[in-house]
Amino acid sequence: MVKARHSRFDCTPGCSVEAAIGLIDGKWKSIILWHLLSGTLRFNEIRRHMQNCTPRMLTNQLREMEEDGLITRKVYAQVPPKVEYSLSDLGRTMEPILRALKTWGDENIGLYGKPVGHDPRDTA
Amino acid sequence: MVKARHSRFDCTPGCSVEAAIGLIDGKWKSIILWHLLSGTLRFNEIRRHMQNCTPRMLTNQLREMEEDGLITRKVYAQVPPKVEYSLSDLGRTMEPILRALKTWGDENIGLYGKPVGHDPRDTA
DNA sequence: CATGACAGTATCCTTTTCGACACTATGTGC
DNA sequence: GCACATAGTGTCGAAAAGGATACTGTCATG
Repeated sequence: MVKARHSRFDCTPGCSVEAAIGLIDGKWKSIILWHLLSGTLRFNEIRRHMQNCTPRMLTNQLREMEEDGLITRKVYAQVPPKVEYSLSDLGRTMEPILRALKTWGDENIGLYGKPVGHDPRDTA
Repeated sequence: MVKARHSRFDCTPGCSVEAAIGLIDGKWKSIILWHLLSGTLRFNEIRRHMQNCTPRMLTNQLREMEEDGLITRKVYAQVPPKVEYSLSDLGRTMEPILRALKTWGDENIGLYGKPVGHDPRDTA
């Protein structure tokens, strides 16, 4: 999340857009949510989906999303530990956003993270 | 934007989601885009919509989005200067995303930037 | 002559985010 | 008795993002 953006969100009609984004930016959140759309996952299962995310970061992002009520965390009192993450009802309501992002990305983003037509290969 | 996230986006199916977000995070981008949906705006018109955005930040965000091809910048050789910003065709394709975010935000975000049901007034 | 509007720049500084790396506890399998 | 898997935590430091403030040049207006 890019800092606290506003303390209140009644300023202008655009603010709820920003507020919504505020919950899903952060370097890994959108990806985590995306993967959780397909079902419950354990901590290390998520890690394996995102090879270069350190456990510290993953914990961070998961905790923040849990606080925001987007995901739920279920701990099994076992050894070795087992913790399952899944979308909450609220989290599931984000599906349209995630899908819109995915669709747009698939259509408009090249393999290098820039919109097509602005492909760095052109100048590199 | 939260740093360069990946250099390539063919890693996992979730990456295009992240790539798409990468283009619209940054503290003011989503709001700017939202306002531009209603039509072309001049620099200071945008500023007036976002009272606590410094000119430096605004220039920053506008330049980045211009580089990403989301908006176009039209300079009129006049004095006093006149510069108009508007959505590019690519930018306009983001409308579904922006609307999804707006809808979700309106339905789920309280006045304090947290999802409803997690309202800080409960504890404050 | 001073002021204001316009669209920015320049410089400095603080805050936030992210990454590397090491480390925890416990039970199972070898 | 050693390593491995699980789900993390702790500390440190670098990099990036963002904020505050002052400044630019030109023309029109008062």
